[in-house]
Amino acid sequence: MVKRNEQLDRVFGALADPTRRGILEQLSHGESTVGTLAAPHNVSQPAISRHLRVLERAGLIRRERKGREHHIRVDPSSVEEAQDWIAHYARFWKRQFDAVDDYLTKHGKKRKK
Amino acid sequence: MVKRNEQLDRVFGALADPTRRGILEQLSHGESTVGTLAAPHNVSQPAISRHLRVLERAGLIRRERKGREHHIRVDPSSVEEAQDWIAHYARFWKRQFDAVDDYLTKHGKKRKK
DNA sequence: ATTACGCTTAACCATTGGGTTATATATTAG
DNA sequence: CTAATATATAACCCAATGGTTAAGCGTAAT
Repeated sequence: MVKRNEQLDRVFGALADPTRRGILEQLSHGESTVGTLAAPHNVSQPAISRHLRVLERAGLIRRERKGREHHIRVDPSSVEEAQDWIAHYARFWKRQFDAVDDYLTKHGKKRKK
Repeated sequence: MVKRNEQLDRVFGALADPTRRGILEQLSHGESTVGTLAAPHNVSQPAISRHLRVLERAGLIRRERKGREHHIRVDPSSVEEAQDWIAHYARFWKRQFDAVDDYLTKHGKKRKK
């Protein structure tokens, strides 16, 4: 009954870090290289290199070697699964939530805004 | 330029763990108590207790003490921010991705799928 | 009053994660 | 050929994470 889904682990795990989210934001403007991606973050280049590896393992980015530079682009397919997971449950969560909210309203208890 | 958003860190971080996602799935069927939530997972009850604390800090659940039991329900508001973050960038990522895909198609290179 | 129950907290351990600097590898430039 | 550039890997450090067992605390049952 314990549903394992390592892909979700990796995608959500990747998104949990601000530097990595920053990189994904940069990539929304288009393909880029490691050095360019690294510039605005004030961590060392090796650190960025490892963030990229995490993103790559999560399937969030693709890398194409062109000479000595690596051209990085985003791959949105793997994020879809995460998006779907949230969307699926959000439906039930919201229903749940609204029901409680209604109950509190009717019974005049501390209605939350 | 490095955009900090600790709330997103916490929400995505919380979702990155299978046990915690499991708990959220259970809660989609309705409010529950700590013991009931713990049952299907084969980790100790204190472990669940800490997972709940993580979820609570991320704003994903609410807790109401009723005598000696804690009644837990999901709070979907904080997940919305995460959902919005993904949705916002997914728009650009997808455009990005489709452009590359088109390019590859036109130039007859290894078209993916 | 005593015991049982539901849950949290504390103390501990092993693993992972994110950072660093130093070194390695491959490619381009001179 | 040599030097510079782009990036990755190695070795290390420290803090955070996820698990455990043992103890604590408030509430309910007897």
